[in-house]
Amino acid sequence: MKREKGAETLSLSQRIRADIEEKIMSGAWRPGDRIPVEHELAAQYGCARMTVTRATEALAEAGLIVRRKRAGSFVAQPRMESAVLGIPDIPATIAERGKAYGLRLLSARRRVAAAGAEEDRFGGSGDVLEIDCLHLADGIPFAFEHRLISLAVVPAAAEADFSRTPPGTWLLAHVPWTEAEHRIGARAADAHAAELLNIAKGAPCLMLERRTWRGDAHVTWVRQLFAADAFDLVARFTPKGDAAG
Amino acid sequence: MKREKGAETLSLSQRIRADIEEKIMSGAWRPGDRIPVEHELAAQYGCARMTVTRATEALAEAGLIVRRKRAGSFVAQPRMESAVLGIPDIPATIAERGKAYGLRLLSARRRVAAAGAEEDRFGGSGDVLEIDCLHLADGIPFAFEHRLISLAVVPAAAEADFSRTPPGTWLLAHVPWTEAEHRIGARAADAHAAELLNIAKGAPCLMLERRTWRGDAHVTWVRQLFAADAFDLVARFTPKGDAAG
DNA sequence: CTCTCAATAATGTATAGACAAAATACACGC
DNA sequence: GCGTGTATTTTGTCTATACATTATTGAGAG
Repeated sequence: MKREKGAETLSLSQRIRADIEEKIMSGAWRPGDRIPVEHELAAQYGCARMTVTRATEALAEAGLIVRRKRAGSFVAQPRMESAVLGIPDIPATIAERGKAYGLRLLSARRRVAAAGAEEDRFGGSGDVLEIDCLHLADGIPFAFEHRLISLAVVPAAAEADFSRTPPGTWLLAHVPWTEAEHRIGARAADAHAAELLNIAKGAPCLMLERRTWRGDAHVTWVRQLFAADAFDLVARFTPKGDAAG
Repeated sequence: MKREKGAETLSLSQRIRADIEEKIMSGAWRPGDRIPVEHELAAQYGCARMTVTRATEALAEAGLIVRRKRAGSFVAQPRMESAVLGIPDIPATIAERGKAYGLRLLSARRRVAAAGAEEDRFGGSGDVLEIDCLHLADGIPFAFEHRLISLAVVPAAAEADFSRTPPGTWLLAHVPWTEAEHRIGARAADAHAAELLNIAKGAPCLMLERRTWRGDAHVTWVRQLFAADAFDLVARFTPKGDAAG
């Protein structure tokens, strides 16, 4: 799961960059925190400020920190959405369209991850929370969501009230993630999904599956089903990998 | 369509970077070309080499150029795929799965862009090439593609042989792009598509629409339809926007 | 108490120079 | 001709310094 980014010998400025990145990713420095001023870091690493600046500049360009003159540099707020794929938080998406968001929690139960099942590859990490819910826009079914959350990785999820806050939103706010994988496809609605989404059985649906990791730990697995006419994913981007939702 | 990246006063290194970027994007410097060595650029701009280095470093990080010691810096080959969304070139995708790629050109005609039609927003840029083709994997229909190419932007497309090279592959190799937009959804196959893809009418399909720009000019618009069981898009990424297909 | 303006602390950018590292080019010996 | 090793060119990185820019802070005037 690790994205090995050239384990060769890093230059000093790259090492500084990696150190800061690690502090942010691990959660030691939280969004909004001020990071040490450049001359402090320079002293700490025994190098010139310019060397530190190259690290912070790169971090700023990568969107991990925000630098402000006179004020200092701060850990950036995590992007709510993966701009990369333009898949925002569902309540935010619905709100964006000027509709009222609604949530119907269908079921939530704690169980042991059954090794073997496709959806259960949580690395044998013990208990999972299994949640089914329905997202509504102006009262109309918008998406059906089936989710597993690893309680070993996110014990606090056991206490969360998912009848008010959808699990995706809760997780985004509570658990930093380091890596994710999307799978997007088209599927025919089965009887259960068709009934919930109020569409015909066999009607085309957009399926979105996402696995999310924090470091090596598998945080959550989710499958969302959208009626074909309810939703298209849109992503805008440049060859550089720059992206905007 | 412009992603305005701070039209404020650019710093010198940013201006150098923008100049080089413009040379590359406009095609004046082509992939593989060597760009002037840093001390030359420094002399040209009347600045220190370090200032040039910061520009070339940023360009290298953005993947626009490749820097090699002793050899110099070169315009990078355009990436075949948008790693961001993991949507590779279709022949490459099929080859990856160990299947034989096949192409069936259904139609290709030149016509005037009809202003108004949804798919024809080429900014009134005159003639377009309209292409329908079918991608095959081991002889089995894989994707149905409908595409428009602006001949004003890509005159060379008129001469290309799209019965041998699919238009997407040809374009990637010949036209640098600066921005793209994807729309991904699920659709029911209509009679025409169903027949071509050899699936039932009304069966779910994954629809992928892409518009591509070069600067402000609209290069191409394409819609691809995949049978639901033929293909899922997969994308892996990190919160930073880092991505791998 | 409030407004204004200057001092100040942080980033933003550039400089000139130095040495390291790598890959090409070239001269040399066989 | 053919390999081999050395010289050279170009990027890779860092330093120490300088001054610009900006937002905050704080002191002083009203």
